Amino acid sequence: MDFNDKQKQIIETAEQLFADRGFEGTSVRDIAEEAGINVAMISYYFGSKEKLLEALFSYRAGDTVQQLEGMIHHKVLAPLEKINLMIDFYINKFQRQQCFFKIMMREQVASQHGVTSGLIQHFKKRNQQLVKQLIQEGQKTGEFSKNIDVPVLMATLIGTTGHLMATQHFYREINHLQEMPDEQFQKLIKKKLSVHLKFLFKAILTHEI
Amino acid sequence: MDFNDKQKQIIETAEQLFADRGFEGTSVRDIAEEAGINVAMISYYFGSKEKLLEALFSYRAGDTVQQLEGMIHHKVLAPLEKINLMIDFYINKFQRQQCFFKIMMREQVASQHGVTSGLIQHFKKRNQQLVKQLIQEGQKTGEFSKNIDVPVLMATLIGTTGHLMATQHFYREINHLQEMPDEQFQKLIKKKLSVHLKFLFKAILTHEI
Amino acid sequence: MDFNDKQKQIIETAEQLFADRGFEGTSVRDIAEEAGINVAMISYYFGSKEKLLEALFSYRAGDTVQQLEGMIHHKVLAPLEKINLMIDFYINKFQRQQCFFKIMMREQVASQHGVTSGLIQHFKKRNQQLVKQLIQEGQKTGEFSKNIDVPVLMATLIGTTGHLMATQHFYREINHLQEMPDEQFQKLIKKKLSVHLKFLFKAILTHEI
Amino acid sequence: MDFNDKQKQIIETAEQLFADRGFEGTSVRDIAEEAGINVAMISYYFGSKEKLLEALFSYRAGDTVQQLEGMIHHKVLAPLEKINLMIDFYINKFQRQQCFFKIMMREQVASQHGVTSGLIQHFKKRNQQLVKQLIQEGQKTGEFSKNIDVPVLMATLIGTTGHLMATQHFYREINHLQEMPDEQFQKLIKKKLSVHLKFLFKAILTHEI
DNA sequence: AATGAATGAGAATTCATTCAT
DNA sequence: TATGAATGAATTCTCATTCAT
Repeated sequence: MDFNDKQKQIIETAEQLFADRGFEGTSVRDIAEEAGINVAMISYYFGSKEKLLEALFSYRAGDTVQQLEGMIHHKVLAPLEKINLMIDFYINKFQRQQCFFKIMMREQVASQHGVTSGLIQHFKKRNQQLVKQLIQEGQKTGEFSKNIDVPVLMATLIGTTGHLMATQHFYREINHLQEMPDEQFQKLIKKKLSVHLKFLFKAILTHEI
Repeated sequence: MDFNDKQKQIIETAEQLFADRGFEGTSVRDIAEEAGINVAMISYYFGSKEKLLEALFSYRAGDTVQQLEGMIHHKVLAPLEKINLMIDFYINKFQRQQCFFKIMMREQVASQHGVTSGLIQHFKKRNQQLVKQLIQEGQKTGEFSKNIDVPVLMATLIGTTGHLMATQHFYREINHLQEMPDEQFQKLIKKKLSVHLKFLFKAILTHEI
Repeated sequence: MDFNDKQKQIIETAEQLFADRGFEGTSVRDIAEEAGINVAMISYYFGSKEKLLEALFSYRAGDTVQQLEGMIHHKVLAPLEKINLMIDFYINKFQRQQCFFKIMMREQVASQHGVTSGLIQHFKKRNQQLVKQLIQEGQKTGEFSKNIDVPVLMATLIGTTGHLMATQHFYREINHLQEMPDEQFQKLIKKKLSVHLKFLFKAILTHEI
Repeated sequence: MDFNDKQKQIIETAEQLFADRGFEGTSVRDIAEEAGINVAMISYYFGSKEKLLEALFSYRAGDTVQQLEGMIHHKVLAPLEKINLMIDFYINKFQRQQCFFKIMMREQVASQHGVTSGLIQHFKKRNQQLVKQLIQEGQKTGEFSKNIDVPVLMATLIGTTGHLMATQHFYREINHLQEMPDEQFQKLIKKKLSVHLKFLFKAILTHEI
């Protein structure tokens, strides 16, 4: 999908507000005001508030899985190294697109009737497919154990990352890091998550315990 | 807090709708209709929609931590066994109160200005305190490794459980379990999570890898 | 259908405005203002603007045909006298409910997709059925000619009455009757139409020409 | 008034939509879309939506009366034959310009404040004048009765024709003619009306009853 | 001459809450 | 204690029109 500059501006403003207040908790007036545009422009460019959300999804989630696929398939790496690559890819995505992932987390919790549930479903399926392949590679070489439950594994990656990101203010507080510059804090949290999740994945996949 | 039967009925109806459609996505009319009561009763009993949400939180989250504390302190168990007890306690809570936890997950993602964020914050702090104590016990006896990051650990427990619970329809679909009776499916998912998380916690806490 | 006083007040206000400005040309704000009530009351009582129009139709057109049937069947009259009774009944209805019939005339012209077209259709069918019976009575006794086209006949009655009523301001002007009190003018126009249409009907039905 | 091709195209598209949905029920966007032109062109060419309606009236109603006058005055015919000519002229006009006459019927019902009411008024006056002359001719020769109410007579012609045309779908249905090709149906209805109205006019004008 | 972008005003409707009883 | 009626504010969206090009 191609969006012009004004559309991008609206989408990005909406993203921040949706992340902060939820889709229903954000009015088109709020978005228009924040973006410094006329309310009618949202209908003009996207048709409706719902279609703006869809546009946001296609803007953000567009090629995430493709990127991941490209990254993993075109490198010559041991299976576990590919898994680690994927872990870092996810953490990075999550961190760079925190607003979008907050929205996704919320939408995921909601009932399955919304406009986004189909998109998320599709996205998740392709992603699980890819991870399954990676794991099967490792199982063929004997490096990985049998009986790996991919959805549970991915729930660990996404659930842990999402939860820590979403509650990072709490993490700061409990560790008395309120004064740390955000850039530094993001690096810290990324490192923490990376080490933690790679350790967990290795434990599960290789069962060396 | 004491709630009479009508209040409980309202709270429980609201809980289901909030879980399904979000707080902002649910109108007091929806709640009143679903609960078979008059719209005015919600303002009458709780003052406002926001205060109904607060009431829901105090109704559900009231003594969770106390229950956990009681359960753990009054048993003579090895540190890891206590940790395992806590893991199962959480999974059980989550599973029995899926609606409430869906709401909490959403609210947690939101900005820190809502009425619930204070309550959640408080709840989380007490809980992390408790886990910290449990871990320190294990560290004293030498069973647990040093340098355990409690918030990251808890993010793993809560994030993974929450994510899997929230996306259970997807888990059913990907494993072709759409026809399985819900009771059986809940048992299955609980067992899966229990084994998975206990394994992860042991790996992290004992570092035997 | 039962309507309370407030509902009747809204319906009657809406009727006048719809007659004057058309359905689409009248806003719920206009109605609310004119009726001296809050805008939200219209949604509250009727659900929507469209349903208000439906309510108006069931309020006005409810038992028109029934009244006519009762009136005609329970009298012992010659066929032509029954026809004359019907003509006067229509003229009277039209005159007493000018606003409503203006709305009906407009809706009748519109495409057949609106909410009212079904109601009008139904109303027209029952009515034509009744007239057909009356005419067949006259045909059995030999008083009326064969080959009477009922829809064309009714188009003459309704079309002529409707047109003259709708353009009565023009009739006043062309006959220099602008100063005549409305009551008197209505009587005049009613008499004119009555004589005119009875003459036409007699001519067509008895073919004495 | 002179209209270029594009203007004519817009006018004719607007005519169809106004006839179907009413003036207020049609948006300039609808017209633009249907006509395959830019929304701004309507304002550009006509100034406003209202002025487009005025343009439509001057486009259609322009020389109708002149045509009728020319037709009647330049023929040497008996008064009743001239009347019959006029009846057919009207039926033909109505049938060939159904959309336009639907609009006129609606506008005629409306309050006398619209942009079109003046135009319609003017048109009607000239027309009644002409008919009056025709009738006076007949009265002078003794062929026509005295005391003919011209507006009532014209209401019969216009009201009956308009009503039958506007409800032709109903006429088809009641006579089980849904499958008849439109061309054939239009001929049928024209013939029916012609015979019917000529009979009625003769009856009234010559009073041979 | 023609148009895509933009807009303020107004549309219908829903909202949480209050009021009178 | 409980509620049907009522309402002002806010919701999303559409409207006819204008502007810059």
